Amino acid sequence: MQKEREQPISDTVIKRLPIYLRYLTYLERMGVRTVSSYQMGKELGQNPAQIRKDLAYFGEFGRKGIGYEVGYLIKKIRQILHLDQLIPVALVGAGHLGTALARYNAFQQDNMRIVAIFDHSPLKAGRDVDGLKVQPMKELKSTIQEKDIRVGIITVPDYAAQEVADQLIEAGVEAIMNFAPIIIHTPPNIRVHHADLTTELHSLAYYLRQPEYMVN
Amino acid sequence: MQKEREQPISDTVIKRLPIYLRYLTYLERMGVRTVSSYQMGKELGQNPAQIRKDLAYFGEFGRKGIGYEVGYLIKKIRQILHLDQLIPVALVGAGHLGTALARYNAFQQDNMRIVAIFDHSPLKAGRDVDGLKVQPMKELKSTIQEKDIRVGIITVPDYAAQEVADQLIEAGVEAIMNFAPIIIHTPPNIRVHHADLTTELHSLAYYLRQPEYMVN
DNA sequence: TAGATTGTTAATCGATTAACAATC
DNA sequence: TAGATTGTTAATCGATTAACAATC
Repeated sequence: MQKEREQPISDTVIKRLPIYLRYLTYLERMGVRTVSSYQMGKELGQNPAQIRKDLAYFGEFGRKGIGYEVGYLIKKIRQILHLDQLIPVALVGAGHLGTALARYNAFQQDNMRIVAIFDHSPLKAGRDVDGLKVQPMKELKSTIQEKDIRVGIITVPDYAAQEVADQLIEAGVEAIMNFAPIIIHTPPNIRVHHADLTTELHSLAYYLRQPEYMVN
Repeated sequence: MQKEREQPISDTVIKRLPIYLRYLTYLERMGVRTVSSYQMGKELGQNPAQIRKDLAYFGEFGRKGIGYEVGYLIKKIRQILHLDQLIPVALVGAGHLGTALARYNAFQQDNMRIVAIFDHSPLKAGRDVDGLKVQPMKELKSTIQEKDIRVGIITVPDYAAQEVADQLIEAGVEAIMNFAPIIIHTPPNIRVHHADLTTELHSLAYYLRQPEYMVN
């Protein structure tokens, strides 16, 4: 399914694959059978050569003169990302953002699914979020092991995030998606992606045109 | 406040500034007066030379042999990012995620503040979200102009996102933070950041170790 | 066939890091 | 002073893009 990997494929490449996948899924829904790197690039704002190169790391998926067969490419990218199997996910922090993600999740029919929700607060434990009972933190380890959960999502406040990460790792997760506004530290074999809503918003401000009276 | 800019500063640099700012704010709260690029790099997982270089694009903020004065550097980065002035923000889409962001917003005491919330659905119009009345879409343009809103946040479903972006731009916003799982297209003078929760999560799956029986 | 489009190499571009003189 | 640490240049590394033979 993948070329023998002498050298690991860069994270920049991996992060683009789900974007391709999403567009391809849209095309499939529209009944489109075939797509060129040029068309994909135009829609996604990317250089066609880059798209071809990204895909070529994993095999020869296209046909010269024709392009890529949409259904086949979807299948291949799913395999590469391991999205061809169900991936059970735990969410920690049943606040507004956590709840939003859990509910959002229900509408997505991809293979990453939140199957357990935890919260520190006794007030929240037992509450139902989208068909899942919020569990107390003390059940975290046992549930993660029973349900074979390998990915954790952190939506707790910043001061609690590192401790939660430690617990998730101790329980056996291999990858963490962190929404808390803090950089968490983990052993090198654990993969962490930071989804930093506030810093993204703050960097936007830089690009605002200054009102006249502000410029000197 | 900024060097004469012959060439624009790269987006990679700009996106790191809010991360520095956040850590510095934390240090200030802890009562720390001075910090070195080495210490910042260690905490944020970055090369100290990179941090020094990033800051040096905008001026000489440090002192040789000493490091950076925390309070002063905070002030400078805020100026660079235009966070020294209040930036009014509009949010479109009062669903779970939008509501979460609006509420989150209230707890943050930075200078980007959501001052208007819009939703397409008549069912949601008039509802109170964290002290703000949800307004119907037909009031979008007038409110944005009255309140001098220059940044928009999109938290509507994918199929509605492009249309909402068009309306925001037509009303006069200069920058958009898009949470809808779709790439939106805008004129070159409009800045768009995509916060792609699902694709980030999907790329995580790639790094999961394969169970033995899956490997061939 | 002629036109289209891939996979891939080479060229370019940009970002990161090492190194060090300047200096607190 | 001696040690620490900046600002900055040069070296390195990695990512993007252009170009084109292969081929459907």
